[in-house]
Amino acid sequence: MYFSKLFIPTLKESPADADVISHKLMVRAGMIRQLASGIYSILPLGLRVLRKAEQIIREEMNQIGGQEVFLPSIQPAELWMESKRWDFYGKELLRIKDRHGREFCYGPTHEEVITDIVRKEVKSYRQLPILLYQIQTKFRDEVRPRFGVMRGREFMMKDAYSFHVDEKDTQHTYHQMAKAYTNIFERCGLKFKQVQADSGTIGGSFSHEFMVLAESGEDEIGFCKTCGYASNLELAESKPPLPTSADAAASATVPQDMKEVATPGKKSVAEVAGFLKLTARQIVKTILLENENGLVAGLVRGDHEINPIKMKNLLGCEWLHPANEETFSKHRELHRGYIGPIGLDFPIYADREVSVLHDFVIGANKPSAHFTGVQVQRDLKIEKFGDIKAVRAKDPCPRCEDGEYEVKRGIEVGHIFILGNKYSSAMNAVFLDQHGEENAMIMGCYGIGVGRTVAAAIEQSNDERGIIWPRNLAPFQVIVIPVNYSNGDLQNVCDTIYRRLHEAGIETLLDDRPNRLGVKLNDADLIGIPLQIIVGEKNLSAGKVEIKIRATHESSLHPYPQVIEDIPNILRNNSFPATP
RNA sequence: CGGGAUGUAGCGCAGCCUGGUAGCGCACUUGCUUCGGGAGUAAGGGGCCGGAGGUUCAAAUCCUCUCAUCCCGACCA
Repeated sequence: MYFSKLFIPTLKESPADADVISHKLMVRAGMIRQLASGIYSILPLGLRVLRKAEQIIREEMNQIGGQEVFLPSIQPAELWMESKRWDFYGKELLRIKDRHGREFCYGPTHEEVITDIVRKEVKSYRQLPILLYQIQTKFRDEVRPRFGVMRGREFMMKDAYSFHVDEKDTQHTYHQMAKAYTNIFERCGLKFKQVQADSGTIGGSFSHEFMVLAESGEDEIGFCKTCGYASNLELAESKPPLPTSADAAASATVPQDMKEVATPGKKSVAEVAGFLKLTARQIVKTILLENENGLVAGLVRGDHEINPIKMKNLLGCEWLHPANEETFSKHRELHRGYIGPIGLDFPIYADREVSVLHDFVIGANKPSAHFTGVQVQRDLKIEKFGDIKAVRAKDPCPRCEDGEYEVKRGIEVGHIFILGNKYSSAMNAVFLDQHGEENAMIMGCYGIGVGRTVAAAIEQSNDERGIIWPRNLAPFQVIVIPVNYSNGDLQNVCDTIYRRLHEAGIETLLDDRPNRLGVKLNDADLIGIPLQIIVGEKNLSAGKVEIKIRATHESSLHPYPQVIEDIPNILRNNSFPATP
């Protein structure tokens, strides 16, 4: 392509409303423009990259037997009522009415639509399993869109759905899918981790996320370098407690009696600990939460934090969130800073770490007072102990002897789930098995944020001059830059290089614009083309052209026209990921 | 939805406090010079100061209301 014919509106300055690097660079490189909050137009250069990612995804999906479909973006409310998500999905679901007043939504995901298709057409175990996927834009009316296309409201997503006769067969596809995802993100040149994940509102039993490691990531992942265990931090397991020597010493002595002590104005753990001359781990915090059944309390050691998601999973409830101001004003008997597990009329759950403590401090459920010398078995009534504390860096690994957690930030680019029969049961997607019995299909679903993957690649690979594309995502492999295209000799040479590379199947851009060299070089760096061929009079008079590697800034002189033959090799040796 | 901020030319911003003919840089147009890392010079074009209402002789500037966008927190690919 000739640069002058392409619509690539590059910018010198970053737009004021972008603050992550990928967003800034995508705008500056002329890949995207914002239309409304969280809604972006994709310009030609951006689309080329997006298509690269899509194509990689397509190939890997087809490889494991996926079949591509194209599904409606506008979906009738009835379908969502069947799955019960019309009410459950909340405001994130963009609801619209047609001229007859019938209710629809703009699809945020397509479980309902795909299940509807399959239930109508698939009746026998002989037709299973089936794996369908789509690559389309979806819409989620995010509370707060941010970070450009990383968290837009309208976004390009690959979603695959599989239907099976049983859980075992679903797992088989699940594992194939995990492998396909690994291939995809490797081909995109990304540094990523596959981690254990929560299944969130999609529902289901078993789930992993694919996280691209990046400082700007919205998620935290915990992983163990020793054994390889990795999990989203919101779900990360902690190691069961081992009594420390201090705990052992305490249990060897006579347990203290429980005593009420005055702690005027001391509300936080740090204040209470300081006041009573104790350490934070000798205090037990009582955290108030609410779920669909009302209030619950969670107990964790004073130097720990509670993890509401792990607690929600322990309780098996629909939802759970920390009590808010409203709750406190409704329950006048609860005193912030002095809440304790004694005398509450709702269930109390405690972290496992609490079970090995002795002689600890709790709130006394009245202002300015705490109990000391508390013993778990003697004094407290605990519904259930479980792993509900939040994991932190340096915590011991739950899966191996002496590994410890390392914590890094990540961008969630892929998420795979085993859904079980949640949708098939609700929507009556059933089949007849060998014995003529009717069963609900078992489903899996597997998503990749395509735009987010592209943004993640930029987050991971850029410098002060602009984007550095991994070869497989690069919109062009090579850019030919004449120092002065209006010079007839240079023009000839550039046209020849361009034509021959093009014929060799190498995507090449020729910057034929009448700009000064500096402008062209800066744009080439900004849009991140892996290889720059700079053609100028001085070098050409010695029979050479300059080749510059975008990623490393290395530049070298090569004999013309031999260089044309050498380009494929140079590309191979200087791009990442290494191509076979 | 709570907290914070910003809307002035295509982009980035100043002007607002202390009302008085709307400015700067980049980009754009034309001429001359320049031409290997975002050129110099001269001349130009382009704005109902987000919108509505109010105060005032007079509003980008003060007041009220609205809309939009961004940032920080609770949700998600």
